[in-house]
Amino acid sequence: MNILNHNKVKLQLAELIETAFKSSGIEEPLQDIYNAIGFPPDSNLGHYTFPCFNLAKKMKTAPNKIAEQIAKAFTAGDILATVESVGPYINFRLNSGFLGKMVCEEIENGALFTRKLVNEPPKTMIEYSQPNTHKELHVGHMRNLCLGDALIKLHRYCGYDIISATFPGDVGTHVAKCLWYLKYHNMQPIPETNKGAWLGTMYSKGHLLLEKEIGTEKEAENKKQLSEILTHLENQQGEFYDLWKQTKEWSVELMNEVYNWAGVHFDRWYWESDVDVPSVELAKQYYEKGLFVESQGTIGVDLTEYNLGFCMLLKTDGHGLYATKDIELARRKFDDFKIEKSVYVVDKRQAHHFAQVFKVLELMGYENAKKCYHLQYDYVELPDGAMSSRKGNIVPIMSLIDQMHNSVKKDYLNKYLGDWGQEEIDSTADIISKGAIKYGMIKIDPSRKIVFDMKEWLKIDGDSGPYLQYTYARINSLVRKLADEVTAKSDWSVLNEDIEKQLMVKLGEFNNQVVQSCIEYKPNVLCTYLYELSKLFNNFYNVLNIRRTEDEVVKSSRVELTKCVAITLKKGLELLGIPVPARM
RNA sequence: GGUCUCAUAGUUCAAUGGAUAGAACGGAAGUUUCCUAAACUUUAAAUAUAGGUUCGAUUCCUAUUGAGACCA
Repeated sequence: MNILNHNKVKLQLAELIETAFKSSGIEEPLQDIYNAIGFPPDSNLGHYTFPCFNLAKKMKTAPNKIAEQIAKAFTAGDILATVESVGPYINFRLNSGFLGKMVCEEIENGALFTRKLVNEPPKTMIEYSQPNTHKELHVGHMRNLCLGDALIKLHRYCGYDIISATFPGDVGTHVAKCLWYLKYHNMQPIPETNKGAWLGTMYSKGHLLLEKEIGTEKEAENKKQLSEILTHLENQQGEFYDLWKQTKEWSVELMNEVYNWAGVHFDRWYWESDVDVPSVELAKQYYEKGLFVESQGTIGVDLTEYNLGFCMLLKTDGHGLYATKDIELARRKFDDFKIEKSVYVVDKRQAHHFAQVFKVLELMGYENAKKCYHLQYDYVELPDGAMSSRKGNIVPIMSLIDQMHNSVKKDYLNKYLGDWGQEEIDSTADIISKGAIKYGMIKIDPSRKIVFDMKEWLKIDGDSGPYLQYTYARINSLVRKLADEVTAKSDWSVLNEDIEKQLMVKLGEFNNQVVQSCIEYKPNVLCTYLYELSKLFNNFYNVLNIRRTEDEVVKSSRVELTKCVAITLKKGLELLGIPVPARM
């Protein structure tokens, strides 16, 4: 897999530079030139820049000398407006006619968004969203969901054949604790709605009560009851197995509610209960083969020579662990879909776990082990520390969604009451909530933690999803209003204000940013780009009054440029899973 | 104890080894007879410390300090 030279503006510029070099007797590969082209720190210096440091090394000449000399070899023409050397840099300004043709036209006819960006992308599975049933979903799960969904969309845009998968945890001690409390201690009636969230509180209460009763005379009884529950679940029969099946559905309803809100879809649901028993069987087989060894009554693999410690796979009671299940699951993923790469979007606390799992797979002789990749993102915590369902200090996902929805209506949309229908107010609040929450989750580099503060989240200004949505909505209204006023045929070459050219250059960078977001697994890169694009547009909108533009051709062309910004914003937000409102 | 990650304005975040370290919020000062003020403009304010590699380091390496995570 490699990135193609898909940026036509840069490619043509690179060709011009190559020609200029040749005329000065310098042979430099086109690819190196293309890769070296960058942006000046200040747009006053130019649109693109070529630094001469590498060349200086080869030619053993000072870089500013080279820049000065080469700059003279260019002549202004259809493409280039000016070429200047500033110190060791050659700075280029491009003509708007060229930019319009290469960028804006392709945005309007859609060609820019269907270009081939990477060569032979591997068929990839991305696993994300691994919530536990019987616990409540919280804002930490939201980060995983938004990140994973954006990665799926970015990869598909870049031409990858992608399979999205989820791996919910529907077995284990947390389920037993939940059912235990539900059966033996709960006094509340089962609610009619929101059963999933309610079930989560049963788990928290169960866990806390069990902790509290450790060391008391009740401890032995509790252990006995929990053990009975686990036996029912394991044998797939009995009172608690039936209760498990019933309650699991409540959790799945909650998951689906969240997934519907987020607009995500999984091609494949892998349940932990599906791989539980087979994973134990697999471990036993490899124990018999001699690869897995016994240690203090447990069975596992000694990975100390790889600095990974001992990877336990079967406990003394013969039960498997997370690693056991992940080994079986990894195998299934490749078998089920013939994928060439397997990505796990899981928080970085699991780094050691996955390092062990991938190493064990490798030692098992599994070729595909090296095609597995753990995308480690940092988790979401509260201002006063980590969030955990065990402690019961979580911020539930639905609580964030509801509060955001109400806050958006109260602060911004209620002013339209009477003017807009209630339905549009609600649907717009929904769209803006998605913008605020998803953008907020994605705009931070995945490797950095997010400290979640509800008050801060509800303040939606500055670098935020709604800022981008507002920019889009305003363009939409503007274009609608000007539809009848614009009569002249547009012509890109009349757009000679610097801010207009800057916008065109920025638009032309769209695919570069998307590809970078995709291959580095950093959708925040695209967030930053879209934010910068919006800022640039708002500046343009403020400085040049489009409606009052006297020259009809310029006016018409400005409207077209404006449309290009809207199309690009919409497309970019779509890749982040964020919808746009018609007005707001 | 071992392994790993992180450290940038008051706060939250940016910055393919490259030009004068960018934003947002908060602070100060402005812009609505004008296309949506959820906007725009101006302004003060930062690379933890000490070395090293390099023509050039926020970025790479080493040590120190501080924060966090994982493993037993």
